[in-house]
Amino acid sequence: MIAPNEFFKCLSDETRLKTILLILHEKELCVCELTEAIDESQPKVSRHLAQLKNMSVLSTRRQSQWVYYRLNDELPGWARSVLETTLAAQSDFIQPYLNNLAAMDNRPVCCN
Amino acid sequence: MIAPNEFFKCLSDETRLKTILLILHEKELCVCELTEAIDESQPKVSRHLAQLKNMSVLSTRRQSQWVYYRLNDELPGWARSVLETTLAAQSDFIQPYLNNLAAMDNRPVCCN
DNA sequence: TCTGAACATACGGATAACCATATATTTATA
DNA sequence: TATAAATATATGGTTATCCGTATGTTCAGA
Repeated sequence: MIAPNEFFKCLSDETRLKTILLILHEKELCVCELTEAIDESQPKVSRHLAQLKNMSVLSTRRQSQWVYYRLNDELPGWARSVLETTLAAQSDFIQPYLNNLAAMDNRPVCCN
Repeated sequence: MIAPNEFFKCLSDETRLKTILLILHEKELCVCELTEAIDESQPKVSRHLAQLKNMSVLSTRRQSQWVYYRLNDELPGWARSVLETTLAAQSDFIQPYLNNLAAMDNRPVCCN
């Protein structure tokens, strides 16, 4: 049961918000896809993802060498609703990163 | 047009989140009521309120010696929706502070 | 078993956030 | 105009956050 202000803290960092909204939109993404989509260093992306996992906002699934991140199924309904509302209203905000994803060269097999 | 992560940063501090949800619930509150409701020092409350006003989340109206804070009318619909969703789901979170407000002695005239 | 790719983590430093305390400002009233 | 109440702001210090860089770990395939 994440405290509401702690949940909002997760969304207060631009990198984290981008990754969460992208994951919400795409259901599941691996680290290399996120790294490419938002054009940030791998350790930076990975650190933020670890933090979101630690806060029970995201969960992971490993498939061979890739780690898939998705929204934690246990995420409370109100929190999910906040994310849906934000995604719907801020599609401009993430559209460039969705474009990067679509244009990604050598997109790993994991990501099909 | 507040950036989404900046808006969430406003909600990431417990004191600020309390004040925003209380104001959303009560429509309008003055500083002394908020100070009493959440039992924090006046400068602390005032500083956070100034910050929220600066971020265009709240707006103010002075009436004689009191300053009323309320949600900024210009707040985007998605942001207001986020707040409504949070308030609805987190009524337990603010109920004690609403109780403090109801039990407040010498509640100023401004607050009727 | 060695190599490379994907991912995670540790470390040190820079910046931002938050706070308590003190003080200033504004307003109403005596 | 002097005082008190309500509110705002300034100062300095502490802690949290974020980052780049370097390195560790895990896994697949040669």
